[in-house]
Order: sequence, then C-alpha cells, then structure tokens
Amino acid sequence: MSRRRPARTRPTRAQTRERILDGALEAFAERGFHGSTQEDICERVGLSRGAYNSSFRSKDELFFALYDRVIERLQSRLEEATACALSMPGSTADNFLKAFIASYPFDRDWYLLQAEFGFYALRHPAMASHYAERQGRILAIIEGALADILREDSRIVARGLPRIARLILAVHEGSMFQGLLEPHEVASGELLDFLVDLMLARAAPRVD
Amino acid sequence: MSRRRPARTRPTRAQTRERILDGALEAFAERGFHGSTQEDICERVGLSRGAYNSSFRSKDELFFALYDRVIERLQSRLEEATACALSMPGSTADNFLKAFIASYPFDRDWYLLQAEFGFYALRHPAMASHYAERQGRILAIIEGALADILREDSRIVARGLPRIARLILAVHEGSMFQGLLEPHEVASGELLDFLVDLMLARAAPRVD
DNA sequence: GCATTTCGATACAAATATGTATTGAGTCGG
DNA sequence: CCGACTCAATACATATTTGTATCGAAATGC
Repeated sequence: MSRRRPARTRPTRAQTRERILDGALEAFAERGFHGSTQEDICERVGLSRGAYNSSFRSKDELFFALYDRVIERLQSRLEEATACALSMPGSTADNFLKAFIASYPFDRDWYLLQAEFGFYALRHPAMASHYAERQGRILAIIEGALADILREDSRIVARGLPRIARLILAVHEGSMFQGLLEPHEVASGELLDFLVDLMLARAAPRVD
Repeated sequence: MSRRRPARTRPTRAQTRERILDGALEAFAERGFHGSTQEDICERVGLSRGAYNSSFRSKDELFFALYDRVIERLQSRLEEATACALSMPGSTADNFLKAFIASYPFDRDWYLLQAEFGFYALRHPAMASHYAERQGRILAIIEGALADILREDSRIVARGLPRIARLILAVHEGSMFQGLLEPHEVASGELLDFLVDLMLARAAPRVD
C-alpha cells in the first residue's frame, strides 16, 4: 500500500523536548539552575547541544517550561489523591490526612527542583507572584480537601483552614529537607504524621 | 615620641576579609552561589577582585568561611536567647517557646544564605555530614531549652523531644519561605506560633 | 519518487568568569 | 629614615559557556 508510512526513525520534536526537560530536571536537582550547563543537561539524555538550542531559545525558557510541567504534574497528582481519598466513605480525618500526605511526592529530584523554583522566585520578584499563584492552587487543594473531610471536626476548622494548609506545606518542605540530609534520622512523612497527630489530638492527649 | 605610630590608613587584612564576606552574603542571597561572581561580590563592598583573590584562594574557600561565620553567629544567638529566656523565672512554656522562636533570625539574606548552604550540602554528600552536624547543634539547643522549660509538661515531652525540635526547625524553614514569598499573607513567626499553640493546646482544645 | 522543509549534530564566534602576574602604595622593624 | 614585606588594584592569559551558523539526514507533500 502506498499509504504506508515508513516506520518513524526520528523522534518527534515533542519527544526530544521532553527528553531535554528530563535531563534538565536531573541536572537542576543535582547542580542547581546556575550550576547546570547545556552540555550537562544534554549528556544525561544522550542528545547534543544542537537539540537543546533547537528546542529552547534560552535557559530561562527551558526553566519555565520545566516549571510548568512540574507544577501541572503535582497539581493533578494531588487532585487525584484528594478525589480518591474522599471517595472512600467512612474514612476518618486522621486516615484521610495521612493518605493525602502520603500522596505528596517524597522524591529527591522533585523536591530539589521545586525548591530551586522557589528560590528563583524569591530572587526575581517578577516571578514571585507567578510562583505564589501556583502555590496558591496547591494550598487551595489542601484546604478544599481538609474542608471536606473535616466538616464536622470544628475544633480543627475553627483554627483557620488557610493557616493549617500553610502549616502542612511548611512542614512538608522542611521535613523533606531534613529527610534528605539525614535519611537515617528522619523518615519521610514522619514529621507530617506527627503534625497531624498534634492537630487531631483527642481531647485527652494521652501521656504514657 | 618616636613610639607613636602613624594613624593607620590601610584596613587590616581581617577587615577586608570581613568586608568580602559581607559582600558574599549579599550576593549569595540575591543570586545564589553559582550566580554570584567575584566582580559582583566585590562591587557591593567597594573592593576590587584583587582583594578577593588575595583573601581567598577559591570560591569554595570563601563559601566555607562564610558558612562558618554564619553558623557561629546563629549558634551564639540561640544560646544567648535560650539562657536569657530560661533565666527569667516563672515564665510559662508558652511564653518561653514564643520568646525563643522570636529570637530566630527572620532575616531574608540570612535565610537565603543558609538555604544555599543546605542545598549545597544536599548536593555534595561530603558536605552533608558536616552540615548535619552543625544543624544537630541547633537542634540540641532547641531540645535542651525545651527540656528545661517543659520539665513538668509531660504531655509534650512524652511525644519525643527530638521530633519536636525537628518539627520546630521544619516549620521555621517552611514558614520563612512562605513569608518571604508572600509577605502580606504570612507574617513572620505566625506559623511557628500556631504550631506552639497546637502543641500546648490544653487538654480540651474544644472550640465552641 | 522528488523537492521542500524540519530537526539535530558539528563547527564557529563572542562573552564572561576565574586565577595568575605585575605594580605601586602602605606598613613594620631596625 | 630606610629597606623588606604586605596587600590590594590593574592587566593578562586561560577556560567555560552560551548562542549562531552551517550541514546532513530524515520526514512530509505533491
């Protein structure tokens, strides 16, 4: 059949773009934004700088492309986890919170990269609002989930959902850092679980 | 008198060293480690690269020198605050914790720099243990202070002092970040105070 | 099939950063 | 005072890194 296309021997543009982003994720996580070079990024995924420069106009453009990809993935991941956790009936606030927290990415590269984004934003005011807006969505997801699951648990809700969401986020970040620095000292999720215990402490927090 | 020395017109070596470190603190905070150049650092304090290269053999050497200076300052600051807070008799756990927390540096440059150190450590395993050891001292200070002031408050202590200290540290870091990103949304110390409220919540955190 | 276009590799040019060498002013000991 | 020495500024050489230009292979449209 003349219609038959020869098997594709060359990857599509989008595919190589993704590969470059993969390399950038690794490189940025390992060496930071300024510490990563084109060569460094390309080597990791077996491409040449030609592909890099053909796909991205500048380092900043790549950076923001990667940023969008990461945020989108996190967002859908959290939304999915929330929907899933909310769908199982009869789960307690405690269960839900821990399940939700467990859905957070405890991934080294991911954490380092998103921290990199954060510090980039802190250092470039123009970026700050953009980043804050994205972070706001994450906070909104957390708040929404909390509001749903804790509807009756007024002793929690009364403390202010937004602040609780921020606290969860803060502990997650700080805890990730400590966990990566001293893996044997801090288990992933440990501090967050502890925080949840504190928040949900029954009227009589048992002392043993 | 022949003994009389002419007034010194040239700064001592140590003084210019300190000035360079000052410039580096600013530069690293604003642009990060890799993003800062010798020129950048020197300009901020009105020195030339000659002074830089005369004072430090390499960028890494400067980095570690700055690191030591920063850690020392934090350590003495926390120790002082602890001693001071402990010395006033009759203070409640709540008061103490908040006073202690207030003594933490909520300083933008300082935070960014120490974060820079942290990520440097995460990325250079050889540095990690060194950094962790320093952080361990900070944690020990917090633990010690907590142990002293909360001696009787077993419902807190029973939860595990080390974990509490780590939680405080984690919240401080995460809270600093959020506060710098959205100053109008998150007041400095707000999340830490909130955490303390959670931990010290009276047996009946009932809301009404 | 063949011409055109696309994409990625290689080669090249320019900019930037680091570290060394040199120079001259400032300091210290006799 | 005077020579030896120290330190910081300037000038220079080197090394990286980026971005552009060019070229060849591969895909697409007629």
